[in-house]
Amino acid sequence: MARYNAKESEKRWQDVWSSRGTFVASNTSDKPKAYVLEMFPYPSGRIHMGHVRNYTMGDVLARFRRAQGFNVLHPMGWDAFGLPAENAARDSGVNPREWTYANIAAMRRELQMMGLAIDWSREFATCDPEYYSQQQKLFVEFFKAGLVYRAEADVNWDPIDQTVLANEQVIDGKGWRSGAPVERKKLSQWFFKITEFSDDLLSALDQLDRWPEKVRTMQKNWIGRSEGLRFAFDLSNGEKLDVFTTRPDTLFGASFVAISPDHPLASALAKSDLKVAAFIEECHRTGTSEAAIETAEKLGYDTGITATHPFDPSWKLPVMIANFVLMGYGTGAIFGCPAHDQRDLDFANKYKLPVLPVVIPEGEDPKTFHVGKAAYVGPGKLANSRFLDGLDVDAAKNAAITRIENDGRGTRTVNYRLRDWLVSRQRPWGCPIPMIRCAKCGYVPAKESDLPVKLPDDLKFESAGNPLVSHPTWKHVDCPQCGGKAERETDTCDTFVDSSWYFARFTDPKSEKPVNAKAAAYWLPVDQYIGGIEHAILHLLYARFFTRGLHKLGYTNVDEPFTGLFTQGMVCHETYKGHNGEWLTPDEVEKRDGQAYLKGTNVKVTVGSSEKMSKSKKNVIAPESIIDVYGADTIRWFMLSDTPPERDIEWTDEGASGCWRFVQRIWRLIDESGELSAPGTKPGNVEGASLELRRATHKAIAAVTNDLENLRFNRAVAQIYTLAGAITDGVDPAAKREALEALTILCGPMMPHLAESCWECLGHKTLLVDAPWPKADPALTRSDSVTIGVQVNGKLRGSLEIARGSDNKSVETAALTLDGVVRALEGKAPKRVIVVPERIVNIVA
RNA sequence: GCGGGCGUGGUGGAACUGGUAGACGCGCCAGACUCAAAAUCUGGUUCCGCAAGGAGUGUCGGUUCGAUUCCGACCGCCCGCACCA
Repeated sequence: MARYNAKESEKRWQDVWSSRGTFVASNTSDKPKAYVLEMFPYPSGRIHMGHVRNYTMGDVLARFRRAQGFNVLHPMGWDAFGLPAENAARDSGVNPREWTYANIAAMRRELQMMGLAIDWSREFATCDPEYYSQQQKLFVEFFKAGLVYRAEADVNWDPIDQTVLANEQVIDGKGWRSGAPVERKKLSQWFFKITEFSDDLLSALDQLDRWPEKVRTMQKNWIGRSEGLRFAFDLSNGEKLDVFTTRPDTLFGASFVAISPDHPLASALAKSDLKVAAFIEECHRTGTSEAAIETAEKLGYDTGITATHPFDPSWKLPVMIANFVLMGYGTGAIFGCPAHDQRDLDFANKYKLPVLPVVIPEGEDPKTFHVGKAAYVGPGKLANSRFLDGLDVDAAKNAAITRIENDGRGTRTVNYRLRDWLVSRQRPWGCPIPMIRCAKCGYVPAKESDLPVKLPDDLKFESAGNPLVSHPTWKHVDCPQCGGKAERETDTCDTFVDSSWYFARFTDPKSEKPVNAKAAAYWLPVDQYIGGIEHAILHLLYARFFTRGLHKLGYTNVDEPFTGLFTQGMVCHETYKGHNGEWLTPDEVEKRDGQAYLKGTNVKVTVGSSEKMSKSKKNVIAPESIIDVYGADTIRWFMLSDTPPERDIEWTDEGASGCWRFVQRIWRLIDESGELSAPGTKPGNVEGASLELRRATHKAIAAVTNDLENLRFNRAVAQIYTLAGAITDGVDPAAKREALEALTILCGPMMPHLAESCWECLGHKTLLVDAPWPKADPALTRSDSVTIGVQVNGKLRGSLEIARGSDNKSVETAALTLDGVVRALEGKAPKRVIVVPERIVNIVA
């Protein structure tokens, strides 16, 4: 008997799979297809436990589908553009390209050590010119299709990363990477017209029934659809002012009109009026963080301009500049109805504006109904509203809109919160935007024959700003249209563009076209996508947009990239602090007698809460260190055990050694299995312990299959433990073989190397990865008899072993004679006996 | 504030459409093997109680023959969004 040598075995099987091309996917097959994808990593240089968890889950599914007879696509690539490479270049003088490819090589090696069933022949990095040149083609095609435009806009500027950011990349007013408060700047930038699909991106969410509800809700809120009315006020200065409202029913309760401090009208007034300029300045100082908004006072400035009420030419409303009106939503201007909107009410109370209720809740008298500090936003009947009087809210909305439309003042509108996606980045390590600016022709796309617009190799990072701008030759080109002197766009694409279509490229990564429509038609959509919840909006929304763009251009026939989405939890670990409050790494700490000490000393260490593994808290465990000691199967098993995959998992040494012990236990079970039948023999009719084992085997097959189908890895693991525990000596050799083979196959997706070794040990000449998934025999997954509980008044008083299909009367009779039942009844006659067949008996006394 | 989720032993967590709460793992305890240790194996492990029995899934209430599961209120924790007109 020999211990299982994970190191040797894992290397050996990885070599076998690789040399046979086991996981190379074919684009033509009679089998049903399964596209399993995990979010591809940024090549930081080392894999972390989060990657291990993510890729293990995807791998289990890919291997499971393969065994089930699917043609599986399970590729891997690298999200390889981005700032860390530039930072490395600036700090250590390395070339960002070389730095990135060295990291990729290191991480590829680590991923391969995990034994992932990946088709490495399809691997690419987004910084490969072969990839980004295709992206440039797409950019030009999107441009020609009207999905890309350049516009001047108020944009978010990250002062640390020295670039603009998309709205989605600003979290609590701060840059998503740098954490620096973003500044507003007016700049001319490139946009993707994601709003072209606002309505579709929203309504299609309902069909994504294999997405987490949470992600769908977040996207719904981000897109933010609201129905209402857009109309124009006539202003006393002769201009018109557009406003958007969802409450046109409350127009007769209006007491002011307010515009955003960033509204063009406010800017225009500021030019000639210092007080307006000072007020706008003051609004900008308040900040946009959530805390600032929470406590911010409503600020207003009366412009002296008045607006004419749309239903009454003699009614004039003051036009105010108000800090709570956002330029980024609707038209940046509103009418204020204090009685029925809390913000308007707070504002009106501060500036002594009238508060006139026009929606009266049921049971209240319009003459006496009063709105104090809380605006009334509920249902009711209209009052004080002339032609709307007596209508309920919805009818009044319609009536008001109809009147406005008939007067030609406005239209019924659906307004979205979603803005177009700003994709220009003032960074050099990204996909160059393939546009050329000519003084005569304006912006002209680079010719397809001139693609790729390659990045120069000699980028200099010493000085601030974008090195593509300061590069001596790179940007100087001739205009593709007139041939005159022109300049390249020096901005690059947001790296989220790179990840918005990579899944489509995987279907044929060598294609001359961005996407091979035939390959995409075969493989897309991705059947199961797995990754972190942090991409709930950003990446997943952009990918949904891009897929619609690809559809529009004829590259695919689907709109949704991912039919199944799973968001896995994070990997956590205890934190440790020394006596000076400094963070300590797990290797600096040892535990004795339930107490933590600084390793090799008696200095006590404070054990803190379990947190997401991070460099800053030093609670990181390097996956490779675990693979070195225990092997890949152990770390994979750990990631799948105990904790449901969507929740955060805590890494513990005890858990890891427990997994390792189980690896050894399985190996011993097989290696020391004693007498077995020859491979391929089926068990005959057996009984007693052998039959029990067969039942346990088939129950496990059924349960594990169902659990893997539903990504309930932790339950599948528990089922496998149960089966392992049920395997005993002294049974029929064929029944035992059946159990051991099932155990091996069921372990296969999760611990593929161990399973392959076991399969070999069981005498098979073929590979386990080529073995089909077993089918549970329904006759064996149910026992002939069941043990049911017997309750008296809902309290358990005994149990009864009955044959399946026993009639209720005999079950009742048997139940009434149980000792515990007789005692509990104390001689009283039962009032009622409820028998739920094969489940429970409850006696009501 | 709005939206979503969660609360079960020492611990991670099981429990199908309401039907014997605590599967399985970790930890712990005891025993076997061993000169000893490691490894392994066997048994035990919700709490109170010697036992019979009692209590028990955040709290309080409801529906039900029966509630971790359904309903209401409350408490606590987590996540997302946030002056969205």
